[in-house]
Amino acid sequence: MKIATWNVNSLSVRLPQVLDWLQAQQAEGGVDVLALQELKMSDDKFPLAAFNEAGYQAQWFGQKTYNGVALISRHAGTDVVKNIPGFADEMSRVITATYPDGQGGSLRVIGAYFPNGQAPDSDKFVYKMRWLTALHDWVKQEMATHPQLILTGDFNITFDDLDVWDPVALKDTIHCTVQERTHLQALIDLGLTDSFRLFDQPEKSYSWWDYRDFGFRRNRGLRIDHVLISAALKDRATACAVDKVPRKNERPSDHAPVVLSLA
DNA sequence: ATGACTAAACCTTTTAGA
Repeated sequence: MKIATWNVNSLSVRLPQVLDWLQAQQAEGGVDVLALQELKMSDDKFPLAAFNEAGYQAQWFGQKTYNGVALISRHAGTDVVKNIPGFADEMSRVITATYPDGQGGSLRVIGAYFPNGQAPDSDKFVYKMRWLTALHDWVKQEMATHPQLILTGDFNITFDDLDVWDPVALKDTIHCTVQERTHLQALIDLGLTDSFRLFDQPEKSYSWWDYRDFGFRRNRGLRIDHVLISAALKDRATACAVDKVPRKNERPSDHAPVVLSLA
């Protein structure tokens, strides 16, 4: 089965591309769960009918103009939770649901749009740090009851220099600071694995490229979209890859999908 | 160049993204 994440930067604009992409994946077995970020639409605008017609179920948590997340799936998600319980937040950033794991068990999927943080000296960075602490507690709680768990989405954090097109110029800038990476490591320390690095990857693999200055053509990007898996899923992982094809579309999102394959 | 490009809204200008 396949689990994917994609920051679409407006689902209104990108809906045809998402449907096309899901259709294209059918040739290789199809995507079971697709986590979307930056819907940029209120709940009443969510295009449920279009996904249903394509054969998919959906759970969503929208917000006008900014943020917004969804889980698109073959089977209906259950035990849906929106945002982080106990953490008051104006923004719609997290959606969690349970799915069949294809082997008679269940798979808990947390789809998240991590705060950008803007700059290390900004109020938004302070919020990012608070949000990361709250997320850590939520993931820890969920892992206690769901051995097969996936934390995926737009993390807005790079792991290390390998994830950065110019690590010297971008040292200590947003997405690359020690503080952000310490929080990311804390999530790993809960018992999660960066599935992407379980496999050989092309050099300079990224999941986001700036729209400006031919960022994609020059491969000036960052790897900030991740699929983290719990220990119970590690042996089932057979591949993880960035799919750069949709980034070559006309009017693309600035992010590309990342796809995890499980046996 | 606190720029470049894209999207949304309070829309010919600002805010945010990363």
